[in-house]
Amino acid sequence: MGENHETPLGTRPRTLSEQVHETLCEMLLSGQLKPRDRISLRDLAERLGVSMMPVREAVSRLAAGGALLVEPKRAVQVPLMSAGEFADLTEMRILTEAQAARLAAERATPEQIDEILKLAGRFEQVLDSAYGSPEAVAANKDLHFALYRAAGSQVLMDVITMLWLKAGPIINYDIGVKAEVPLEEEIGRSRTHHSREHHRQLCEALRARDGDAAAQAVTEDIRVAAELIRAYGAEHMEDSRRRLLP
Amino acid sequence: MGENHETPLGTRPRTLSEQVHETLCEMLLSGQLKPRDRISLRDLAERLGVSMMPVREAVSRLAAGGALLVEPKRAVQVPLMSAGEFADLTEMRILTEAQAARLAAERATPEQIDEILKLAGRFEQVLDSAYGSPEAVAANKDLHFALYRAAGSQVLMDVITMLWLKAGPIINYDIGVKAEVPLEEEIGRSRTHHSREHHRQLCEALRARDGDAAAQAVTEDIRVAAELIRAYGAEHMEDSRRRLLP
DNA sequence: TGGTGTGATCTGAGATCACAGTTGCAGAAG
DNA sequence: CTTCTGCAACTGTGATCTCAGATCACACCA
Repeated sequence: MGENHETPLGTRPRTLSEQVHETLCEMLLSGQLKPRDRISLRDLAERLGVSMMPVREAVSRLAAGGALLVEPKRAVQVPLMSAGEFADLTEMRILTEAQAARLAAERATPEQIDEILKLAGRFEQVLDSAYGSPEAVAANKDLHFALYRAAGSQVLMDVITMLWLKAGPIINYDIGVKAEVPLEEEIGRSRTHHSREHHRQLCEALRARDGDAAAQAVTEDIRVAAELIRAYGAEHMEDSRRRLLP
Repeated sequence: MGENHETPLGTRPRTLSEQVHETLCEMLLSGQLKPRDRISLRDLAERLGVSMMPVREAVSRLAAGGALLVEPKRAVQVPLMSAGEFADLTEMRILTEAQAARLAAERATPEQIDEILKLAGRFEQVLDSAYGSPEAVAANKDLHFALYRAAGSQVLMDVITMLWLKAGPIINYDIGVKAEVPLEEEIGRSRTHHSREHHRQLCEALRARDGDAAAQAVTEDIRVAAELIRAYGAEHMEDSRRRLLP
């Protein structure tokens, strides 16, 4: 008789492959991996203390979802994205995440809504203390995923997770880099401002059980963030040959 | 045995893993694999004339998308689906495929629309001659995917493909089985009738460049088919322990 | 100085093997 | 005839090895 654990980002997986997969997901979602970053299966295997095999399986799973790009006989890398692809991805995120927000507003239990409101509060605190930090990225992620989980649709969650894995390296890298560049503080502030505003609208919508308003809040949150990235983060896309890493 | 066979779907893959992946996708989409079917990595490897390794990678990719279920130390199998999960999946298909239809109606080139109309015509022909046959299943698939491809969104295509891989074993198996059961002819006819009706609406919408109408047609097509499956195919879901295979 | 080739080194792909759980069936006990 | 038990075949997991293609640095020639 085994104790069956679910393994959606948080519990520990039973096989090495799943452990490596979780690790890689975390690295993608938190911005530790940037577009154009190359990963050697051997290096990663050695660093994690396993053989190449579990790494290969985890990587092939991520490559299946487009989160990693593996070309035969070449190092696997975090894929670049053209501006068009990014716009495409953003529209897909809006379609799915807005729907998740709508369902969450209509179906979530009071406990789930409380949890989301709590996470929204924590996110605001982290924004005050350290915008652009890994903590802020994590807080934002936790808030959004708590919301989507409350929608009660596993398929929707899976799709949204896949989309985040593709978008993670771009949005998080931009957040992190921009936050360190004085000239771009304005962007950070406008982003912060919009983010606060949309999250506040979201919380209100959840309290009022207003699905349309929740969907609208999430849509705006995604759209504004994507627009700022598109405007100021274009160098991470297209065929830019600039080397971004040491 | 050991010869390379032609690629069934789309472009030809370069690695053995991709070939195996294509093969498995084809089997899932065409109903050659049914819920509860078990696959042995060794058997499949030998049947395809490759070693276990490419099969493992292909299977893990499909398992990542939920199209296959692999439990440690146990044979990988085509997952069952509860009625709730099927409803969940259906709603997700409606969300994404209706959006794809809308975009296709608005963006498709005249050549793409011609191709879709042509495929719709071929589907009707096949329906007349052999409802429920593998040819009908393939024709239906070709029509839908030509439509979704015309939407011009790769991410959307990827997600829809993932959903079809999960739904394929259920809808195609039901179609195939029901078509052979005299008592259920009525269902086949009503399904055929609805399918024709929705496809006709779709073609009209495409000609008129009416995105809303196209989305509506696809929505109804999916919803009616799912409802028929739900009503008469419930034995393939839940915790039914009935053995469905020889 | 600029282009080129060449070899050492790195890459993933794939085959094969060892291993530990799982499954299923045959045979014994009731 | 039914139920339990135990063993043998089968399962995916993971490690290790070989191989061919890709990459990069450096030296050589024009």
